[in-house]
Amino acid sequence: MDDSSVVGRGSRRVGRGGRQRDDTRDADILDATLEVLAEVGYERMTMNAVAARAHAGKATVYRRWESKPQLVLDAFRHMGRHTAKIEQPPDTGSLREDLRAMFKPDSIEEKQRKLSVTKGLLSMASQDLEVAEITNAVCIEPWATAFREMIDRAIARGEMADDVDLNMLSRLIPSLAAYRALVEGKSVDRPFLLDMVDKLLLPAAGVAPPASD
Amino acid sequence: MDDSSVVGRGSRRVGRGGRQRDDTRDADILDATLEVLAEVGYERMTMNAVAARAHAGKATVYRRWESKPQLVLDAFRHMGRHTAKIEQPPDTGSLREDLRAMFKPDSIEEKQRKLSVTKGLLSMASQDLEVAEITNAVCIEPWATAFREMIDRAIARGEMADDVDLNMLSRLIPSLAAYRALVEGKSVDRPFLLDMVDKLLLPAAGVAPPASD
Amino acid sequence: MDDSSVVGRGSRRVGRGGRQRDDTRDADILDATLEVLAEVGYERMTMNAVAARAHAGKATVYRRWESKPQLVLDAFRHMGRHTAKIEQPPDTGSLREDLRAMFKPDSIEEKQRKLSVTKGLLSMASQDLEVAEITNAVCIEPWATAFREMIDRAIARGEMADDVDLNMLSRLIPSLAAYRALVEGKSVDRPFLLDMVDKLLLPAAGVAPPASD
Amino acid sequence: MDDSSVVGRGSRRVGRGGRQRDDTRDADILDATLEVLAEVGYERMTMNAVAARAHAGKATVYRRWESKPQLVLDAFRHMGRHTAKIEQPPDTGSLREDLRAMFKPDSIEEKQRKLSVTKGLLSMASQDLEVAEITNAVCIEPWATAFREMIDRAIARGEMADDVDLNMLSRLIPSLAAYRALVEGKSVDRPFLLDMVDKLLLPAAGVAPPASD
DNA sequence: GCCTAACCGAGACGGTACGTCCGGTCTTTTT
DNA sequence: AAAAAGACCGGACGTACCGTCTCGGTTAGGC
Repeated sequence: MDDSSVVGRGSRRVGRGGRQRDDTRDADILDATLEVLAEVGYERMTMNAVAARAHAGKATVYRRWESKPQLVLDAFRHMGRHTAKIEQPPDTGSLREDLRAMFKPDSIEEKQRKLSVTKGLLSMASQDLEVAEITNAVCIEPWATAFREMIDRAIARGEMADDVDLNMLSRLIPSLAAYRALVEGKSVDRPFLLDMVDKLLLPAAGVAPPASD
Repeated sequence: MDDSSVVGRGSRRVGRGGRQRDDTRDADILDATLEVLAEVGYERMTMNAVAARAHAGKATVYRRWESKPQLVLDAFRHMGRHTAKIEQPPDTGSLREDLRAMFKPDSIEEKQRKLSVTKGLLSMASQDLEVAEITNAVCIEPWATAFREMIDRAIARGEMADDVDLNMLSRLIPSLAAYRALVEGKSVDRPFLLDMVDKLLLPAAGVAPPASD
Repeated sequence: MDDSSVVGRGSRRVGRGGRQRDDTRDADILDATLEVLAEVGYERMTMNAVAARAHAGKATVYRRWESKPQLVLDAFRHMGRHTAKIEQPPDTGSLREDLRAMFKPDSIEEKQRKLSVTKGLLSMASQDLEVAEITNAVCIEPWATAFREMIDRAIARGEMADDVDLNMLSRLIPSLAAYRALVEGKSVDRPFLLDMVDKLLLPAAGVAPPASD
Repeated sequence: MDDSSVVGRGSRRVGRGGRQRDDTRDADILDATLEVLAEVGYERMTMNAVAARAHAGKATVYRRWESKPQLVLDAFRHMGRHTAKIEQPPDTGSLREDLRAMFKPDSIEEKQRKLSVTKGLLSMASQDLEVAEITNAVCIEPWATAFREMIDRAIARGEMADDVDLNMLSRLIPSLAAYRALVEGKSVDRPFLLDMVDKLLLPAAGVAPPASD
């Protein structure tokens, strides 16, 4: 996700004169947004509170973001930048073990935190197509990318056939996890994830499950 | 879903005198709510607009629902009452044909309409546990129930093993469809649905796909 | 000045239904305006402060007045309604004694209070033609009217010629008093007023001053 | 009016090094102030607009004047420097002719321009004693001084008695003219001015009007 | 001729008031 | 007493302005 896809951001001036926009204010404001958002939720979050928390004037906020939803959107994207890059899918030599390694307790914890953010994302602007892209890019696609890589390796090893639908397969677990967390309101814990691996993903991939679990 | 579980509804008067509450206004207001909701989304939907659309006064609305979220909630529940009961899963003697029959074009069209409303629901579901339940009950469970019944019949016919996770299997397609529609923003069309059947559901269920498609 | 000449007032609704506008709020808001105005001046008076002082919402204020200047304008007019009608020019049988009777200490005190209001009036919108009319109607014209009546009686008594310019003569003292108060910043006290009578008004009217003062 | 009495002016630097302040910018900024002031009035005049009109930066303005009111104040004073010295009261040998000579059409035109600015001044004068002094010095006293000189000469010629109140008499016409222009909103034209001469000033001065006009 | 410091235009900055809009309550008239 | 209509209070939104500060660039001295 490069900056060219960023939406809702006020564009920089083109003229040369004048004081330069202080880019460090961006992060301050986005952090303040996330703080206030976490404390009172989207509806009760006010732009005044965000500006005050960031020791900024409202004009400084509105010079960079056109509206409240766009600020919040960018705040989520900002959080994504912190956490999106740490995924390094494990490579154990077996698809099943790769998957199980991905669902080690500490790793799950972080994913759950990200999912709780997704709730905030969805709460603001389902009407807005943009929010869907952000949700996807920040919260779902990193998972899918990791799964895709593990499946690719499994195919290369001859562990499974190569005629599978990679897009569908790699999004299987993220989709079911999102459904469980957001709609069913249940937690996405390790047993659930491992169940999906053995009962859905591996069968659909044509990989025989181990004799005994 | 009986009325005793309804939340946010103002209770009827106990006294005997005076004009009786006109119960036909409920449906008008709920319909108006759904209309406005579909047009502008939850955030930009105003109670004034709903009341005006229903040719009702705001007091009439607030006499029946305590707040905006509760009105919207009940509107979704109202929609569910219209559409939740019409699913009669087809019975063709084969799981694959049952599923393909379910995804006939006219049936899909109606499901997509429902999905567009689900977007509005989801924007609230993430904040409110109860809304999540409603979303599930209205938009997802009817599908899941139909799938469950078809899978049950397939098991009874000996078409597939009985050691599958029914909960997981029956929610596979609704979850992926919701993900595709809400997060990816793509349409849930017939090819996609049939792909899910052949590439995910049937393999995961242990049913061999047909030799040729 | 009847209400038809009132400017800047939001007009009443025409439809029949709905809650009636509470006319008692007008006076509350205007009184609050005058209070805040007296405490901090026009520039530092805020609409929020006025609304809070009147225990009103901002919408209630803006439903009745379009803007801050128009509210302040009407507040001055409101004050005028309280004080404009008490002028009953004295009738002693002599123009000079009439004038001296008008400038009894207690009467002067009230006029000075009104002049201090005129300062506020002028401070807001000299650009606005409307404010000039209000200033004139509330603060100046009542004097001029009284003088005009006294001069009329003097002419009727044969005390002076009838070929004078009444408009000019009746505004002589108000003009000089306003100049002294607003531009010179000096107080309009009894000696100054009596000086104007004997040294300007009576000579210009062609009435001989008394032999000794 | 020397510079020592100037208020609100930022003082020059004391250090020796560095670029010298460009004094020609002062006049540009003051002229721009007067232009904007004349177009939109004090309230709607913005410092940005003034700076832009003068092709100056806001810092350049604020380096020289502490605040908006002080800039406007100095702008009026600036205008006074242009026009205050050109009054050379005519000397015809008769008070009446002196006065009529003063009100030649071209002279009146310039006075009316000054009056239109006086409106802006008055809107501040009422709040600030110092502005009142400036208003007086710039807009009123030049007239009064000229009248005083003409009356002095008339007394010296024996044309009128010497027991008049010079202060009052010399400010008679400026006061009434200001009242007419600012409060009544009428134009101060030649007939009005000549009327004041014949019907107020000359009678009050004890000078007999000419037999026929 | 070069260095330094203050100047310049331009405009971002913090703060605050403006006028609009909305949620939820209350009042008036009509049914 | 419920209905439609809409005024009411409170408060958030997004805009505009004031006075300050910062930016890159220019223009005086002093060496």
